[in-house]
Amino acid sequence: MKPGDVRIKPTELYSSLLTVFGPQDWWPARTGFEVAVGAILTQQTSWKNVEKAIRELRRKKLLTAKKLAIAKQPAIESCIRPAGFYKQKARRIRLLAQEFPRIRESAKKLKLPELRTELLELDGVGKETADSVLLYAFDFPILPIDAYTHRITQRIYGFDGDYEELRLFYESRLPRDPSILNEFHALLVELAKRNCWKKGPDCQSCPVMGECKPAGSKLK
DNA sequence: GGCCAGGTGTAAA
DNA sequence: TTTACACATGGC
Repeated sequence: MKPGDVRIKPTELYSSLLTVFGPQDWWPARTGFEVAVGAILTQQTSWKNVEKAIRELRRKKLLTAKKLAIAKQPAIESCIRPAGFYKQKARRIRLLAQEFPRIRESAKKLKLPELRTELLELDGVGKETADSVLLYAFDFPILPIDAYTHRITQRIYGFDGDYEELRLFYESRLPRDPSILNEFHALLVELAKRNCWKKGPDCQSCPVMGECKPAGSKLK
């Protein structure tokens, strides 16, 4: 099966998931800056542990770009320890906080590709993180591709590709509408969390089980 | 006790 | 261009 050889269309997948799961109301953050911090924290880390880190940053009144930009490294580290890689992430969050005012201004002036380039220049901001910030903090029409999306794509469409291949595959088949892409990504995560690639072929809860390949396909 | 989680940067093959 | 590895805690 090739990328063009689609079983259920992404638009139909979107509709089914929205019907079954309902709106996911993402990203769980209060400000654009919090989106960016969460995006760093969630790298290779479960959202449960990110929540603990966010809560602690908030409790210590550190969860603003202004405060984090001048906070002591150990103060940040002690808050975010549950999210893992805490020394690395503390340094990167501090740098992010220092750059965020400039990024916010760029978001008003620049077009998507240019702003994306700026984000990618930040330490610790790779494609997924950059695209999450673009979509969930600044409302640009772009779809972040995470590990879940790779697995679901493998499962439903029977193929996997690199980051840009998957992003273009979905973006070219969905409306160029940030609210749709926002919801779509969130719904994929919800599906992935409940999904059955771990449970085997008997999974009854997955709304698109009939579209899935049998378990055991090579995952990327 | 082992494996993995909404990745990224660096260095070597 | 691809692959390997470090980074680290917490849940199951």
